[in-house]
Amino acid sequence: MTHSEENYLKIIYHLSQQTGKGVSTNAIAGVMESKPSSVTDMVQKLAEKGLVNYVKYQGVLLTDAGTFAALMIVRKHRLWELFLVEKLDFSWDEVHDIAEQLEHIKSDKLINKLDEFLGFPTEDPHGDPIPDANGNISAIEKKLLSEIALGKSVICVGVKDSSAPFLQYLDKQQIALGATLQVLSREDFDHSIQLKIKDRELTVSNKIAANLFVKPL
Amino acid sequence: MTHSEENYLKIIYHLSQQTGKGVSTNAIAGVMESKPSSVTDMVQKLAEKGLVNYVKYQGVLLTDAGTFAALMIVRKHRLWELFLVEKLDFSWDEVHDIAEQLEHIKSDKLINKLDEFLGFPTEDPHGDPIPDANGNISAIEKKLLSEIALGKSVICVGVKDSSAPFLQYLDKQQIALGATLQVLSREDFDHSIQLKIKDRELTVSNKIAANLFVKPL
DNA sequence: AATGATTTTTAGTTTTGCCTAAAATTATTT
DNA sequence: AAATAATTTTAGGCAAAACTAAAAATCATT
Repeated sequence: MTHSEENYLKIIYHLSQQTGKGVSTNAIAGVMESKPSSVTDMVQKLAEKGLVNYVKYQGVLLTDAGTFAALMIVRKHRLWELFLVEKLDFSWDEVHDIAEQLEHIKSDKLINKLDEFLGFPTEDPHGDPIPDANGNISAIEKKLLSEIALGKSVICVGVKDSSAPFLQYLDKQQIALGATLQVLSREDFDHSIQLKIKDRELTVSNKIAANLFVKPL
Repeated sequence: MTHSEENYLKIIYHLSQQTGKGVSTNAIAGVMESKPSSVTDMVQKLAEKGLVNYVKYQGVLLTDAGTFAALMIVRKHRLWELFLVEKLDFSWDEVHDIAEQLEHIKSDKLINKLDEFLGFPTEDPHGDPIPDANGNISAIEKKLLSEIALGKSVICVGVKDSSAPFLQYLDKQQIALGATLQVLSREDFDHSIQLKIKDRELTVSNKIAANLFVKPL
């Protein structure tokens, strides 16, 4: 499987997780920063290889084989991200681009040894679950902070957007995974939220709250 | 710089180290397992980029820029090999192919953090020197076992051939880097060598002796 | 120095992955 | 339901990196 094919599978996996249905060539092209016509080419190739089901004009879905391949790429990406943070002392906003490269290294033995070296972790630095060697992935219970009722206390368990600016904002506000938050009030006008974190009060915009995963206490 | 360009630079570097002069397209094609005509194409491209000096029909040599680029690739290859052996518990005959992939990961920060994580090592698992971040590489004093005079004692410091079969042979005979060997005698007919290692006597062929680097005690 | 053998380059092709432009299909709106 | 808009596919092309076959240059040998 080529580098490029792997990227397509990974993106189709993520997009179909989000929407739950067939993925459009347009959507793929958007994420890949390429053109829909290029996507059509590749998708036809993946269909010939039995990695996706594809009906003209109706989007793509991964087959079982395609899903497994995608999960193995996600596994590699997330294990490498954790390695970078845990062992090489990177911060969580720096690891994505490097893991995008490392995820294409081909060696089952390597990734399984890395898994062992890291102590068979179940989550990456952004709180996303790490598939095991058989492709099993555990979905943890999580809601967006923006959906939490007033007064409730929650624990930060992940981020929806893992772009560097958002992660750096969280660092600046000392909102780390595992931190406890209490929702104090919500502004009707802009849906911003006042919350308490470590005896500190903080107001965050709806956009922030809609990108932070939390777990009820 | 592409994956392929990096491979060419690395191979040109190794070949010119061995021979000391201009590298022929044929020699490069041999190592790359490709055709001389393909090499000509790439070499012309590298010359345009200022990475090699190339005169038709007269072979290639790296420029300063090309040498530095090659050294950075060698650095990455050897640091990753050491990582695999030291941290992930690979044996020295398993790491080459994986390091061939890892050496193309592009991130200065990654390789420098890895260097630090490994304690700024100076040699890889095969005894080859690791260039530092500035491209400095220390040549250690070493001779081939086949060139050692009778009676002398030496320490194993590296291998010339680092193919899996040779490394596995050394493992089987318990000849590891750092081991002390004494040359007892040499057979005139086939230049095989009798040696003493850890109170054990052992006969090795000339081919073995000509691929094992040692340092006089 | 000439001839034959070897090496190297050139020229033209293939494959992969992308592109643009145009055609076809599907979706939306009046 | 027709017209318009948006999406998606097809067709044709390009650049990278490889190839084959043929031409050119160099080397080796007499």
